[in-house]
Amino acid sequence: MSQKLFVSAQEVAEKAGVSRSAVSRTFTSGASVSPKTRQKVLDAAEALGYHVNHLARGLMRNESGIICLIVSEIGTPYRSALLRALTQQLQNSGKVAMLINTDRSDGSVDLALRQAIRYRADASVILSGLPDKSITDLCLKNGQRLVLINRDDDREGPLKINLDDADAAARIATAFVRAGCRKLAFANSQAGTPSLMAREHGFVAAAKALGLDVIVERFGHTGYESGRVVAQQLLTRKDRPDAVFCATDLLACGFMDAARHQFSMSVPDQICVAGFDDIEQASWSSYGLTTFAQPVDTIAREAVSWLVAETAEPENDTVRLHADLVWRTSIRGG
Amino acid sequence: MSQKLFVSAQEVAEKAGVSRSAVSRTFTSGASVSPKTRQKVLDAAEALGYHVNHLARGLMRNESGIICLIVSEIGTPYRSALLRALTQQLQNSGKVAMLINTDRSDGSVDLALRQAIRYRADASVILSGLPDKSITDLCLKNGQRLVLINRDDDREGPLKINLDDADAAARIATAFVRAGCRKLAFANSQAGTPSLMAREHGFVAAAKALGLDVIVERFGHTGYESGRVVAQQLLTRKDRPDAVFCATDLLACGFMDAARHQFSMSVPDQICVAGFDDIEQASWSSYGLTTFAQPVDTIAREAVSWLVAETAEPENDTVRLHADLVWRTSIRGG
DNA sequence: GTCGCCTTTGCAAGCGTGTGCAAATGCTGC
DNA sequence: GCAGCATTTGCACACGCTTGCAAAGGCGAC
Repeated sequence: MSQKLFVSAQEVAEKAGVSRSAVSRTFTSGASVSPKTRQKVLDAAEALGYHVNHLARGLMRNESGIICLIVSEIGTPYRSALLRALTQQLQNSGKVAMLINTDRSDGSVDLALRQAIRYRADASVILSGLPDKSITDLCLKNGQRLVLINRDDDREGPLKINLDDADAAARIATAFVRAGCRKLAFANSQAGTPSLMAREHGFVAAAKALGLDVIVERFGHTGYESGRVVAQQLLTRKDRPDAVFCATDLLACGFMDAARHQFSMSVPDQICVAGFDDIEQASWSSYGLTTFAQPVDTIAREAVSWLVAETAEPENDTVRLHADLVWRTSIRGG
Repeated sequence: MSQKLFVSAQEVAEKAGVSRSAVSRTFTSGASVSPKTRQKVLDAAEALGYHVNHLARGLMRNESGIICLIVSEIGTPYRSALLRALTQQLQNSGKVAMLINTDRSDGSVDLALRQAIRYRADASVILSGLPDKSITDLCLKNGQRLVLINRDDDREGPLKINLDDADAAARIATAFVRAGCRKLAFANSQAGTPSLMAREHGFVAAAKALGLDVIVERFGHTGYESGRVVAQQLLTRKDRPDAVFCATDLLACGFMDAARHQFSMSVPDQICVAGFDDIEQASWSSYGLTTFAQPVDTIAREAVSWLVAETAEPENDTVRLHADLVWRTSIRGG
């Protein structure tokens, strides 16, 4: 362990026989340096192992280059897929991602977010289901740009990226009816996340337009286990449904497993199932789940390109993306 | 958008009627401030919405408080679970996580890592399967502490956290034999990750000790699809195995699905299957996979507690954790 | 050679913070 | 009131970098 850890621009300057400013300008894009000195600096920097100190640069420029990702349920297939896409896009744009985990609800979220503010993050991307207003407020008040993914927020300023949840729900209702289903159900969690509620309301409305009622069942968090519980509740009814639209794929997987293994039902012969997200497991042959694909790469691209733009135009601060229906084998016909 | 974004300690000092040092000391643990001025400062800071600038603090202290997480395949169940645990532990310790995605192998990894060095990250945690030496070298050369999870590296300095892979492999070999299996196989990816190879070699050695040979099949990346391909290769052999130990749960899921749906085989009656990681899907009732649990929370706790310790003792720089066998229904008996 | 112009260079101020040092303050015991 | 001591406070420098400004340098035209 040497005490003197990092080399400074000063040392590079001395080695290259130029001034400290020249070193700084060499590593600042758009600065005026002659090719000759530039090369001398680069050589010296390479030899000494110099890296520009972004803490100091951020201090001067009042712009840290840090983007803060605020995520809950990181271990979940959909969230982690989105996280992967976002980090990749950010790296491509020369930004760096700071990750805030909001699973614990005991105020550690607030703490973590303050932490990010202390690092003067340029922007925050919220892909957490939590509808906690205080989080977004804190970001905006500290001059950060803000991207909200799959959330409902009518404030000016942040970029809002949403899917056509209600339209997708209508499409799947039609598909169910076309498959001959008459008793529709919707499986949801109790989370109350805006996008999940949009799917629910869209489905109910579309069914009503087709002259059908919908049994709505909600339980717990948005996970596999909740899907099993909802199946328990729906499949023990006298008027058992013959088609279920699940708010997420995880719910759908739990539902299908319970239907098949606990109630010995055949999917799709006795009951049709659809999900949302198109997580990897939906394509596994044990499920073959018909579902809507979240365009995670497009979402990430939209988010990052808006973040790195110099000017945020307030007029187009909403992006509405289309969720493609991925047809597999959990609905009859097709 | 106001031009003057953040309040500085100077402004807080003026509002509180004290010197700027007093403000600084108020937010520095272990500094000497009288309770009276301390309270004045806190009040003024609260009123003005002051947050200590960690860029500046890091510059002074030569210690940024940033921990860099270097991860590949973030979207994978096991990796994202570990990521979740790590971020949570880091936040509990007042550190902040910077996320580096190493999926792209086109040098963007190197770029991203340099990025982290520029931010003077105090330490890096590598949970990437990539055995790329240059990454670890770069971290160490720049004075970062380093934690390697499930990797094989005999260098001095970094903390190495490993599981008892070989021992686990031996235990599962015994379980297979006890279930009456005689033709053992091992399914692996071609990744060549040290921990995966340890499982393979441990399994082969244990089988040999029991007087049995092992058919080893390797294919592609460590994912579901590879499991299907390996099943294709193993189950079309004349000497079809009656027990398969898969290097990861994802491989096992793919293998089971192919065995059941493509080869119409019954698990565990015709073939026993075991995996490794205990991802969430292993417990889903379509799989009921008997597998070894990666103690992600313990791993994260060990990593973070070593990182935040003042002194790194070089004598105990290796942590070997036990992988519990989680018994489900993919092996007969039990 | 001299002038004018454009590019390159160095100087120095400043970003917001931590901290050693010395001065100031408060407190105790006489 | 005063000496003696512990605690608190402010000053000023340092951290590594960017950047405005003015001086220096290069170059072609006369």
